[in-house]
Amino acid sequence: MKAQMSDISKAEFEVLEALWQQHPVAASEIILRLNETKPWHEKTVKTLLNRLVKKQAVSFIKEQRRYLYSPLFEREDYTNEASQSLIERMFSGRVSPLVAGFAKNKRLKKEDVQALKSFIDQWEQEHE
Amino acid sequence: MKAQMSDISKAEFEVLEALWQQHPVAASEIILRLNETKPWHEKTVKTLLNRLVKKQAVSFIKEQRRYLYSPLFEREDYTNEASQSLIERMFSGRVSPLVAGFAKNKRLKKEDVQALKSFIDQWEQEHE
DNA sequence: TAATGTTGATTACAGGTGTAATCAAATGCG
DNA sequence: CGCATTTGATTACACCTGTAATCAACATTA
Repeated sequence: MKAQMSDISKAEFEVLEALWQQHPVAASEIILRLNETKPWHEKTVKTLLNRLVKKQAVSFIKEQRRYLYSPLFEREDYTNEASQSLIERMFSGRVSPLVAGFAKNKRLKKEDVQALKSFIDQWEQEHE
Repeated sequence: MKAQMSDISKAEFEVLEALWQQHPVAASEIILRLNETKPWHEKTVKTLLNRLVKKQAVSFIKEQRRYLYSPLFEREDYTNEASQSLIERMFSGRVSPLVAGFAKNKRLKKEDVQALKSFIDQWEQEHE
């Protein structure tokens, strides 16, 4: 049963973040990395790693008695799928209402606007 | 304990959708409405309504022996908060990488582009 | 009035999630 | 070599979720 990327939980996602930063990497290393920002118990992280392996989101190779873990898909693929899924559920699949909310709440930054402009240019060029 | 809008589950959100369409409204009506698109058992919908009431996402008034339900916040407020939360978790709070993913996957529609342009104009005017 | 139907309240129950603790095997240290 | 430590595997446990079924109170109908 290949898991959809979308049933990665929030906590599991944080673990994946650490793996995307660097891999393959041992559990101890992941724990250190995560503990820079989260107060998670070592055991908790190991549980999450195990669940990710079961969900086929993470693989490992044995290096002596330890495992070295790696993510099985790209961060970008996951975040894109998650975005799409949310936008499908709440905005009928269209991204502009989401951006509208951002604009309305003054959360649009200068860099966002700049980036958006360039996406638009790009898009218009492709659609001549 | 006032619930954050963000702990509304996906199924609960669908019930809210029905309420945003029309309210105040009786459970039977909600069930009919939902059954146009989802094969949910009557009992299931009632459970979800109950949970929404407990979470203080929905209120009701008694009309004889039935309740008439209403949502306690606006759809737009909820969807905006949900968007923000996802964008915070996956894109450090910036919306443009999300739109980038959409562009890359060819999910940007003409209307989106048009809308985006007008948000940008708006924004630029405000930030002259 | 007795049986039936409707409606909300309570209970059920398996699988997911956050957050660990315990177990067991291999290793390292004294 | 024997004990402590490390590491993955298994188990724990409460709360959330999806998906209902049962219960209890009131209303309707024969």
